[in-house]
Amino acid sequence: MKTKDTLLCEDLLQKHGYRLTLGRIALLVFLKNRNTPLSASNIQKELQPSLDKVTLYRALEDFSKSKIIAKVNLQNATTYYEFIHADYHHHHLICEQCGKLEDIENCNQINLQKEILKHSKNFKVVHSHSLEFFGVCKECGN
Amino acid sequence: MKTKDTLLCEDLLQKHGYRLTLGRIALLVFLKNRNTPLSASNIQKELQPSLDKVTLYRALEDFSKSKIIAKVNLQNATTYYEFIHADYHHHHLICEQCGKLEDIENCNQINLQKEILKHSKNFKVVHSHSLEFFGVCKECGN
DNA sequence: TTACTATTGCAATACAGTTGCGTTAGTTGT
DNA sequence: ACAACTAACGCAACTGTATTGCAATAGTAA
Repeated sequence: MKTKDTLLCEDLLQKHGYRLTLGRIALLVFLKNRNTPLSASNIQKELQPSLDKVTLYRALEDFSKSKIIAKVNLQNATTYYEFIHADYHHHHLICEQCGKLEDIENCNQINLQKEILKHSKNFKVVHSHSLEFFGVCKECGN
Repeated sequence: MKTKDTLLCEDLLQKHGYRLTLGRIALLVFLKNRNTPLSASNIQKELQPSLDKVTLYRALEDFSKSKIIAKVNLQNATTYYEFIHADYHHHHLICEQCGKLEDIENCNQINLQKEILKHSKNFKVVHSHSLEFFGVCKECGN
């Protein structure tokens, strides 16, 4: 019996023209459930069935181009990946000291992107944006 | 005879407690003049006198912690570094196809960060933020 | 069932960034 | 001007992230 999440992810994959392979379904369900930015190596360690590093990177790149997942940068050398919930646009607040991460729901996405486009001379479309805040959390800042 | 830029950069370095070494002065003047996000390898190729890779990374990390320069992420595996002009807070608009980069002056930095803090349960301070927009430029989008 | 090709896994490689350590060269005090 | 202190430097070696080429595997559609 397939879970609701599995069905939803399969649907998402199909809509974007991907094949329903065990690996990609498991990856997407995993990202959806964890619901936080994860690095490729995080994912590789925890994901079952385990995927080869290369397979994983290729899937992440594909999904990211299809805007099924987002790339998140936390000012270090690693890219993190996060499932995109259509109804939950948010940003991140990262503690410079302990790395704690909090979601922030705030910006009016569409207006912000429209506004940006108005100010631009050379651009035709804005598809997405990435906004992260860096500071100190209450535990660290005492 | 020292240029105005050199004097300004030397002053900046001293204010932050750094020694006035040839390498660090040259690096900072270079970043100030280029005034666009550059990768460590970009910099290493173009900078005179040339710096060892390690020396370069250490200086970039130091300057970045002192908020003399900013780390910029363009959704790839590389970190870019950009001089921070105190009076010119801006963001970037990046073409997904050709990589063209445009500066966008828009956000009210202080208000945006204050606003974010209001919405947060766990954070005490917000020091900085990073905001990039991704889309298609006029040349590519036809 | 067959043909087509997206997806996978392995091996090798490229590239970004880091660590340890002995040396060099700014800076400060005399 | 000189000595003492230590930030900054350069080299070698290394770690970790991400990519490429290619042959094998497994969804999908006819």
